[in-house]
Amino acid sequence: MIKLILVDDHPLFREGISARLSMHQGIDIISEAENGRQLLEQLTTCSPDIVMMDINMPDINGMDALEMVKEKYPSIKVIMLSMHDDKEYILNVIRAGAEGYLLKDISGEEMISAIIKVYEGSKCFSNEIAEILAQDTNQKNDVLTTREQLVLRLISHGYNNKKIAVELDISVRTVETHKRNIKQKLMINTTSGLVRYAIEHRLDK
Amino acid sequence: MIKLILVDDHPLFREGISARLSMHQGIDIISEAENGRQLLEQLTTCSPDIVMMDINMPDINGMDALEMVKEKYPSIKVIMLSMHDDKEYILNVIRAGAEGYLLKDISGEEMISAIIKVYEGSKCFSNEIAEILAQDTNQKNDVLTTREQLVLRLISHGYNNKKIAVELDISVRTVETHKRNIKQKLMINTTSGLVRYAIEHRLDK
DNA sequence: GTCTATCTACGGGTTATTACTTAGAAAATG
DNA sequence: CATTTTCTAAGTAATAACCCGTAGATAGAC
Repeated sequence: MIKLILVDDHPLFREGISARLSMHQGIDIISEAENGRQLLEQLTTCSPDIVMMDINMPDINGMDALEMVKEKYPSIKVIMLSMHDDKEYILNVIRAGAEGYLLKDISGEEMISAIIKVYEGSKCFSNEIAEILAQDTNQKNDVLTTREQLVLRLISHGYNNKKIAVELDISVRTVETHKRNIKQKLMINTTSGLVRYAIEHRLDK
Repeated sequence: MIKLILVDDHPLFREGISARLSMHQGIDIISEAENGRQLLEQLTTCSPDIVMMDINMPDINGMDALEMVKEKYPSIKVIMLSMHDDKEYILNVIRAGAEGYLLKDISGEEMISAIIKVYEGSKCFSNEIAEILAQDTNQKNDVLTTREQLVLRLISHGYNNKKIAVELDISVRTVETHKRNIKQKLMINTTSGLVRYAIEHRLDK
């Protein structure tokens, strides 16, 4: 029997997943949680084999919860769920050590076989995700250096050059240089365009 | 027997809702669709009492589909579903003539009673929504004039003043004036901030 | 040790944006 | 018909952003 905890802030999703997994005898949902905080509380008294968790949740979100679970309970396998087939997310999830990453619109069979695979020690990522990873790993986003990403984030929050300079404690001229390089790398030539890019590619958080 | 069509691009949501509504004998899900296009096709051969539809969907989204359904089949009641408790959405949905607007995280009982209410001719909006509407209906967004919204949209697409002027065939000085007024009304003082605002409040489409 | 990437920063000049004011024409509202 | 709103536009001056190159310091890779 595979013991599983389900974490999602939407009851509807939890019900939907429950309905699916109940079709399979070998999987037992021993508990449910609405967010990362609840999950961590439950883990003090409860030992699941697998945690299946949404990425987007209030309070403590899925990414943070993933990192905390992996730190405190490295033997618990974690499968992340997401609406978004987004490269940035996926890379972070993989780096954080999740055993699986599934898009929410997969079929029940796929979900069950993923859980079993992960339980048996493999990793499992949605087909779409393999494709996404294959696409442009060395493209666009990775070209931005840490500092550039930081500057871009501040830009996306509506900071002007001077504020960014103050915030990062560097010269306005340096901010200008970073900004110029970012624009060149992303082939975007207005600040507004950068804001849009940052938000769309989730580089603003 | 209330005949209902369920429209959502995520099978999981449809399953979750089905599971809930199956508890009630008086509701019959006669069909499901993944997006607005499929819904419209189905409506040529199928006559539901109520369409229950997600707002965010690929291809033809919920808002557009709502308008089309209301135009072609005004007798069909429509309940919109959304993850977001977003004022802009709600106002648009109400203006477009939907009979209901529910947040996806309501309970099964609430959902059933909403369907029955709507079937009987009332309108039904989530409690949260009434609160949201009560909040600041006369605030922020409604103060932007048509022209200002247009300018804001172009700003959010990365246009600079000159390009906007060319696009709208007005003087750069006029664009400056509009922009200044927008900033004042929204109490935002950078262009980047405007882009963010526009995207977050969905004024960029 | 050399090479490369990254972060830092400036000079000099050009262009864009902003701040503050004012104001006419047209349309909608009363 | 009077009033208000909206869209239009400009003067003037200050400020910010952008474009071009250049370059030192530091850390990591080969």
